[in-house]
Amino acid sequence: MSKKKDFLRTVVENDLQSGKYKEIVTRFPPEPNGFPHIGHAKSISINFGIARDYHGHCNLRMDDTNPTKEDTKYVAALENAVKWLGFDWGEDLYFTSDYFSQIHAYAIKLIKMGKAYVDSLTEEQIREYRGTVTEAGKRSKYANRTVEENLDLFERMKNGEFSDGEHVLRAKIDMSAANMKMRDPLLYRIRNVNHFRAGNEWAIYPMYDFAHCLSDYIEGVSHSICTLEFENNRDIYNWVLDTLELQPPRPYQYEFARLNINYTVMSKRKLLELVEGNYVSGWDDPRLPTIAGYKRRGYTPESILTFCDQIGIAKANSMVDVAQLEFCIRDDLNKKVPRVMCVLDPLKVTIENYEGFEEIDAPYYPHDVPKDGSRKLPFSKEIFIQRDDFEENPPKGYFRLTPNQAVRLRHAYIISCKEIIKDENGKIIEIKAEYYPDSKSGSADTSGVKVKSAIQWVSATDAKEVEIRLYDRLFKNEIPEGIEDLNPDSLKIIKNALVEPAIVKEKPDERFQFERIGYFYTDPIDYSDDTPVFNQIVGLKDSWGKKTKEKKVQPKAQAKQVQIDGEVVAMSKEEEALFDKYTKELQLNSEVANTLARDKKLSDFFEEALMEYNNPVNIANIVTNEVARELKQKELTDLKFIPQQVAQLVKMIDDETISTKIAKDVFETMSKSGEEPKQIVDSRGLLQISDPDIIAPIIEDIIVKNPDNVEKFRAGNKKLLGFFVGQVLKETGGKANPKVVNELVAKKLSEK
RNA sequence: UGGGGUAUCGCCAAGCGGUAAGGCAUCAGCUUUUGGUGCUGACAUUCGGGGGUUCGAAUCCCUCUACCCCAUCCA
Repeated sequence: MSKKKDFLRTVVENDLQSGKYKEIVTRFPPEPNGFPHIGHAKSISINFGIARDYHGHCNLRMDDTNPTKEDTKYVAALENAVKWLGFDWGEDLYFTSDYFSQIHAYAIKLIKMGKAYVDSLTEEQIREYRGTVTEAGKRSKYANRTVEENLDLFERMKNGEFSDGEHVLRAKIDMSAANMKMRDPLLYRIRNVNHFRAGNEWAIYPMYDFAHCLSDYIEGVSHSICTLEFENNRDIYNWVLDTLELQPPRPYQYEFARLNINYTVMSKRKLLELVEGNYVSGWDDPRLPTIAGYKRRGYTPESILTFCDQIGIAKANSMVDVAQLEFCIRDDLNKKVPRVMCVLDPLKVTIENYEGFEEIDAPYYPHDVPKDGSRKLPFSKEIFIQRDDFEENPPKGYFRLTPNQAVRLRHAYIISCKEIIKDENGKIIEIKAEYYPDSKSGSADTSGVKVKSAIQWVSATDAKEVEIRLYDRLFKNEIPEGIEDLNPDSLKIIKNALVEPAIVKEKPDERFQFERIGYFYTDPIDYSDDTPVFNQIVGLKDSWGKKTKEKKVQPKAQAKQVQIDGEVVAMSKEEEALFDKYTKELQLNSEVANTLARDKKLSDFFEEALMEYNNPVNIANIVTNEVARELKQKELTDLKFIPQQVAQLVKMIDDETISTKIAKDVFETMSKSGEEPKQIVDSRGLLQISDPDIIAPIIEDIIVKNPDNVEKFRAGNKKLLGFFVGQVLKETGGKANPKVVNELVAKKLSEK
C-alpha cells in the first residue's frame, strides 16, 4: 500500500469506518475509442490500487455508449494495457452496452414519474434554448407531453421508427439552473447504426450522464472516480440516482486532476493526429506517451506504476516534469539489468604491443547490484572505442584518453596513446596505442598506473554490428501546441553501432545498460539475430555532459510581482449607515464592521446577540468569523443555535471561564447539536486552567521529554515556543490558559 | 459574464489552529574500474496578494488576483 494517503483514500477509509460500504468497489471505465496513454495508467493505478489496498475489487468496464466512435480493436488495447500494468479484473470485464435494457427500463420509470420527456426540437433549437452561462434557458414546448405520449414516442424511437436527430429523451430538471449541465440534460439520442457489440438491436443509445451513474449502480460500485472535467456532471449523477430512488449503498462520484507531462501531448485528438499524419510510426511509437509506446520503448510496468505513485493524486491542475518519469525507469532498471558494452560512434584503436587473443571474464553486474552472472569479453590488438572518449586537445576536467592521459579499457587493460592517425581532412581515423600488460582489471593489476576513468570498447574482430534507435523528446516545447512544435531530432538511428558478442549470442536479458550510455531494449518487433535492433529506453544521468554543454543562463530569480488589488464593490446606503454605526458607536475595527455591514444575515445575527450581552467587539469577532462560516451554506433559520447562545459563549470567554481555544470547540459542538454553551462546558469539564501550580509541572515534563527542541529554542529558534505551548495544551486537553502557558514556557525555557 | 473547481520550493505533493513532510530537479562533499549507482549535506523565516480573528494562522473569516472546467444529440 502506498505510504502516503491521498484524498481519495481518506474518503474511502472514512466510508469503510462509518460502515457506509461493506466493500469497496471501483472501476476503470474507458471509452474504447483510442489507445490508452499514461494518463490512463494513472487512472488504472488509482482505481485498481485503491481496490487492492482496501481489499475490494475493481471492474474493467468499456463505456461503449457511442457506437459511431468505438471499436473492438481499442477494447483489446485497453485490456492489454491493464494486463501489462499487472492488474487483473478477473471475471469483472463489463460493457455498458450489457446494461442497455436495464438502463432503458430506468428511462421508462423516469418517464412514468414525469421526470423525463421526449423532445422534438432540432439540434440547433436545443442549443439555442439552453441559454448561455449568464442567461437562463427556456424549456421546449414538448416538455408538456403527457406520460402516455412520451412512452409511445420513446418506444417508437427504440424501434427505429425515426431517423437520427428527430427526437431525444431529456430529463426534466431545470432550464434555468446555474449549472449548465442541469438544463434538462439529454438522456437518449437516436442512432440508426450498428454497435460493435450490441449489433442492430438498438436504435437509441443512452448518453454518458445517464448511462454512467446507472452502470456504476448496477455494478455495485462504491466510489466512482473520474477526472476534474466531470465535476459539473456530478449533479446529474446524483439527480438520476436520487430521482429513481435507488436504494443504498449507492455510488458517489469523486474527481481528481488528470495527468499532464511536459514535452508531450496527452489528448486523444492530438495523439491521433500524430499517428494518422505519420509523424510517428504508429500507436506504439516509442516516443509516444501511450502505454503501447512505453512498452515498445522498454519501460517496465513497475516503473510506470512507481511514477503514478510518486506524483500523487490531487485536484490541482498540474504539469509533471518528464524527469520524474525518467528517474523511475532508471531507478528500476539500475537494480535489474545487465551491464554490457556498446560503441555508438567507433574510433579504431590499434594496440601495438599486444599480440594474440584472449577472453576476459567480466561480470554482468556492478558491485552494487547483488546479482550473479558473467560473460567472456574477447580482447585483441584491434579494438574500437567511442569517438568522444578521445580528445587531442582535451578541455579542463576531461578524464578520458588524450595524448598525455592513459585510460582504462573497462574490464581490461590500461592503454595510452602513442600516435594519432588522421585522414586528409584532418579527421582522426585511428589511434595507435600501447597497453600496460600488468594492468589487467581486477586483482591482477600490479602496474601502479593511475587513470581517471574506464571507457567501454569492443574487439574489432568479434564485435557485432547492430542498429540503435536513440530517442529524444517528441516535442521541443515544454507545452506543445501542435505538430509545428515537433522536435525534428526526436529519433536518431545509428545503423552500425558495435556491441560485444555476448549480448546477441547469450541474450542474458532483453533490457541492458550499455555502460556509460543508457538503458536499451531489444525492439520486440524489428529485432532479429541477424539485424539486432535496440531502442534507447532512457539515457544515463550525465553530469559531465551537462557541465560541458552550454552553460545555461540561469533565469534570474524574478522580483516578486506586485499584485494589484481589484476594485471592491461599493456599499449601499444602508450598508454604509450600518458600517458607520459599527465603527463609531460600537468601536468595531473597520474590517469586522465591513464584513458585518455587507452581510444582512450576519448583521441581523449580531444585533440580536448584542441584546443578550453587550460586548460589541467580542461578539462581532465571533460572529464575523465563526458564525460566518456556518452561514456560508445555510440560512439563519437553518442554524441549530441562536444569537443568545453565542452571546453567552462570549460571556464565558470574557469572564475567563473558558479560553478562546476552547470556545471554538464549544462553538462547533453547539453548531452541530444546539446544546447550551454552558451545558457543553459543564458536561465535558472544559473549564479553563489558569493556575500556574498546575501548569508548571506539565511544562517541566515536556521540557524533559524534548531536549532537542529545548536546545534549538535556546539556540535561537523562537518559533519553537509555539511547539511547547502546543504540547502543554495537548496534554491538558486544550484547557490550559494559553496566555499563562506562554508566559510560563518562555520563562522556564530561558531559565538554566 | 453565471456556476463549479484550484493556488504550498524550478516540477509534483503532504499538511485540516501549535516545529512547513517526502519525491524529482539543482548544487556541494565522500565512495566508485560506468563522469552511472550509493552515501552525506545544502535547498520555502514562509504557503497567490492584502486585511481581520487568535497567546499562536498554510489551516478560520473578509476581500482581491490568476488559472482550469461547463452553453456536443462526445465521454
